[in-house]
Amino acid sequence: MKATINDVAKLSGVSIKTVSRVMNNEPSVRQLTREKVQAAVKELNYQPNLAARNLAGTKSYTVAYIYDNPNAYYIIDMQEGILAACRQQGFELLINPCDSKRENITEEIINTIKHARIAGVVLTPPFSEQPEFVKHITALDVKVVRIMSGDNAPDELSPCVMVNDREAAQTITQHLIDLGHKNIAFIAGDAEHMSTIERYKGYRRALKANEIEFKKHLVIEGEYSFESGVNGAKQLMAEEVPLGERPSAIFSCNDEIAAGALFAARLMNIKIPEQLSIAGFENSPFSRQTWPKLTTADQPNKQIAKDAASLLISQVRKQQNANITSQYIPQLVVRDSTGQQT
Amino acid sequence: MKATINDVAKLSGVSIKTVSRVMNNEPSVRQLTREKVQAAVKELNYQPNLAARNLAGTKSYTVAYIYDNPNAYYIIDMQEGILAACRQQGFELLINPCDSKRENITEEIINTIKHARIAGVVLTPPFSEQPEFVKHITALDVKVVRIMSGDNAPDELSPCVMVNDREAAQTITQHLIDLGHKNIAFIAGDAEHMSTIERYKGYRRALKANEIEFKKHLVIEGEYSFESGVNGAKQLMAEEVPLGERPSAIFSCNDEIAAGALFAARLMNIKIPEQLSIAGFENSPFSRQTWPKLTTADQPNKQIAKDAASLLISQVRKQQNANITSQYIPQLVVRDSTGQQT
DNA sequence: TTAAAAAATGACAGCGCTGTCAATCTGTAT
DNA sequence: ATACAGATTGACAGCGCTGTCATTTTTTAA
Repeated sequence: MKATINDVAKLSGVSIKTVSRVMNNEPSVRQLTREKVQAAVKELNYQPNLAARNLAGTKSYTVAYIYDNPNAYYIIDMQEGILAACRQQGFELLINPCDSKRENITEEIINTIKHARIAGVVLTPPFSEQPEFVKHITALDVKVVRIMSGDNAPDELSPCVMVNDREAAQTITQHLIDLGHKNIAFIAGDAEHMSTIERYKGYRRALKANEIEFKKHLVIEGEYSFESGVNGAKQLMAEEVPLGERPSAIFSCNDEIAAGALFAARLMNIKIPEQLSIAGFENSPFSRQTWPKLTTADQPNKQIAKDAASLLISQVRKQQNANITSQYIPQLVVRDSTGQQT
Repeated sequence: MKATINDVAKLSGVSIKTVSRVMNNEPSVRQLTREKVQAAVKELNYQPNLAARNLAGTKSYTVAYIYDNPNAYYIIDMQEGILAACRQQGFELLINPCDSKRENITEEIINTIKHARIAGVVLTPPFSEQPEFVKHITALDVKVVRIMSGDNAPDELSPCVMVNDREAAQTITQHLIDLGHKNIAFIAGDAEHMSTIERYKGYRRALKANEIEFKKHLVIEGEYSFESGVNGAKQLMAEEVPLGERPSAIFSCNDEIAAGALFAARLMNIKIPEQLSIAGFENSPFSRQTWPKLTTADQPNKQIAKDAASLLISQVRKQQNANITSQYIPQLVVRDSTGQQT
């Protein structure tokens, strides 16, 4: 059956306490001893019993992923990335879905954390974007790592994994510009999301860098939905709009919006990409399922999540608060929905 | 801080063992004693420590959700349903995403189960549809509950929660028939999924019940994807097809296919629902985001999952193997993509 | 009423690990 | 060599609970 710390101790000829030290990477174990123990661990395929660890120690080996569900694809990827890191490091994952807009949600979450002896928490938007919330959590002597949009951590509350949407958005816009487009529209996602703000910044910067005049009527306020894309594109390409004022390209804040825009274009008999280029953002599964397939920006969510969780676990382990910030830049994926300005 | 079993024992004036008995719903505790203890539990807001339970007892309080990821929306709902049941019953949830097609996947899963001391497993398609796999798991002295498509458990391997896709599909088809349609096409999902088979059966039954001739050319083999819907609809409505042979309604095996069909119809300048009715299945988030909104069938996935997990936990608790089977019938949701035959 | 059976309860060990602190072993400076 | 600081190691208790089995209480039957 499953090997215990006792088996390892016997096999390697040391006390269980020393095995424990090796398993926890504690210092003051002689190199030779360490190696003996590690050999025994390998031979017996020993893995410490989580329940016993949690029960005996003052440390916790559980991290939590607290999320609200804006987007199933995103959550699943995040979760799997976090899980991968946890497995690797012998941690447990508690997942805690919840509605960020519910009344006493902060209190509820605090209770959960207290009760489950959580060592650390991974936060994604919208939670990661609420400093007040983050403060409440860090006050609990629980480590936090946030994943959020931006190029630099907005504060010192916790280490962050930043997703540089701005730069990616700039790259996408540049891609459209390189194709000869000058009238480039922007359909925004929910205004309160950082990602929307950052992507918008990138769009503006690209225009500026290329000395293309910014036209306010080409920016449509929207939300992250198919419908928003439909409406946005309709408004932009409406017959009432003089030809010269219509965009030849649309940068949509995410793929769902882009799919909507694509759909609207079909309704209006506009050929993609010949008459109108459309770019999305996120590289979600259906960006490959639209027709034509969407040009978009890919963020390696699983990897981002895995990194965030690894970072969290190392914070937990070392009991330190290094203010590490890592950054990912989503990469341009050119597919069939964007083409040369004609 | 957190109350322990000792606090409860003191407050209620009994031994910790008796408190333990009450917490585990064991018999042979006098009613009066039980009530005293329960009162103390409530007063102290006591919840047993999972780690200690797992460590001390021979029983396990962990259930696993093993899934392959066909569809993020589905998985998220399932997971949350299972989680809800676990919380309610003081169980822990281990989530285990994996690729059902990988080489030694069964062995890997068996290892995980052994190592994590899993008490029970919830299985969804595709795992729930592989009897060989299920046998391997049940052989481990681990309870299993399967969620799958059909009206009756296909075998005695485990309790099942059945989703009667057949009946729901029949209802949808009947809805189309009631609207006056006679030429009703069917775009299938992946042929190896039970759900496809069952939905197809429902389609056939509805035709039969209404004495409508079955026309083979109206059935398109496909897969669960947007693209499949696009191609299916294109094939059905192609100009080469004589007008009389074209369908006036399409029943798509899921919403994604339906969205594709909708899209193709747009391409071909076919008005929905005036010239063509399209129905989906699943009531996924984007069935409300298409235009027009999709008529579809709703399956309460969270509820299904919660029931399955509750069932599993009761099996684990009672150490029994009752062959309970419960059944859900997805409900018709009429929206704007289906209309009167004209 | 009393003995025997059955039901209810409790004492205690121990699950596998970590924290504490004492014991042993190094190496270094006398 | 000798003593001593510092590095290694181990003995042991105990985390919060459950399983076993002994003990006490209640019920039943004679």
